[in-house]
Amino acid sequence: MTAYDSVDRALLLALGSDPRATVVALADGLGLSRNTVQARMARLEASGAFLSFERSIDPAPLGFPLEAFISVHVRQRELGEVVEALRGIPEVIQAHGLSGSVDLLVRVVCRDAHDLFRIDGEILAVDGVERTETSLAMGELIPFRLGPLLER
Amino acid sequence: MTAYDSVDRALLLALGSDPRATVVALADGLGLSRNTVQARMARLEASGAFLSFERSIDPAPLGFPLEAFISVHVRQRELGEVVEALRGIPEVIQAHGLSGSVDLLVRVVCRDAHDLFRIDGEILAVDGVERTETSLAMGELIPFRLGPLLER
DNA sequence: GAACCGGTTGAGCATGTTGCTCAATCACGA
DNA sequence: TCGTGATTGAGCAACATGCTCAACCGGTTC
Repeated sequence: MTAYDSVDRALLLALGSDPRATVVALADGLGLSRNTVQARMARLEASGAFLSFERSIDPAPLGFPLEAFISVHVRQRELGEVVEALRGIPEVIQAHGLSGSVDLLVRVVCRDAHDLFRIDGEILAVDGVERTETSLAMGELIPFRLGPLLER
Repeated sequence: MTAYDSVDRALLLALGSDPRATVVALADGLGLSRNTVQARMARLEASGAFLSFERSIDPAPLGFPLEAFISVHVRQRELGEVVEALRGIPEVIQAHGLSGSVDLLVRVVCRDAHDLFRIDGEILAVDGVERTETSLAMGELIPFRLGPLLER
């Protein structure tokens, strides 16, 4: 995956403020030709710059208003199996491997506190999991953003 | 923001596997009329179901191959000011308020380990921040997903 | 300097898509 | 039974797409 150049960044920034913009509109707004924008978009898409669209879908209206981060300590050797098991829990919407004292940072959504308790139990029951620490997310105080980096 | 019904979920699922699908193609694939899909999309968009498109852009090609989670302990009273200050750091791409012993979970991207050290320093220097704990992300072992929840 | 290269540009064209409107239909609960 | 809201199929003008082509520009290489 090659690095973005200034044209790519401008394009991504424009897409950020209007994801449904047509190629023509983008070309217009950026002062580029339609052909160029089309070629760039194709290249960005081919290079995998666009991650899954699910990232841009709000989970709350699905009936999961609560979100939590669960730090999971794992027997190192069994990390692979643990991740596979977590993949089987639908409420697990993301998991990062971490350096340091915590092994996995698992992001879950749930219906309510009771539901969270149940999910935490499911994770604890996974073979290879030693301990978990749950923190309820009280809100996304800084929503995911790339703008400031794209603008440099 | 009202809840998704089964048609919304099917639509979002279809969009997940092909975000650039045209309304016609979606209607075709779901066995709905074009009009219905168009109306649903408009409603979803109006209700804010689509979060910022930036969430679906890969930050790595921007020149920030490393990602880290920084747990930030804050003097409670000054949480608002701290968040405002963090907003001023471009490498901070997301921050959640947390219940429990940690106050903020800050997600940052950086160029290398040295860069991470610098950013951590910037966060520590913010008035109201008491302590930070940095964990380097070793990979997104379960990429963000809503599929399993949408399919239920 | 000459030849080459990738990226960009403007043009053109057939085909498909959008945004919009309308009347008809359907399922639902009041 | 009536009313309501969602859905449907149809139609239409305006527009966007995917594609191709020749031309051009700034580099690099020989």
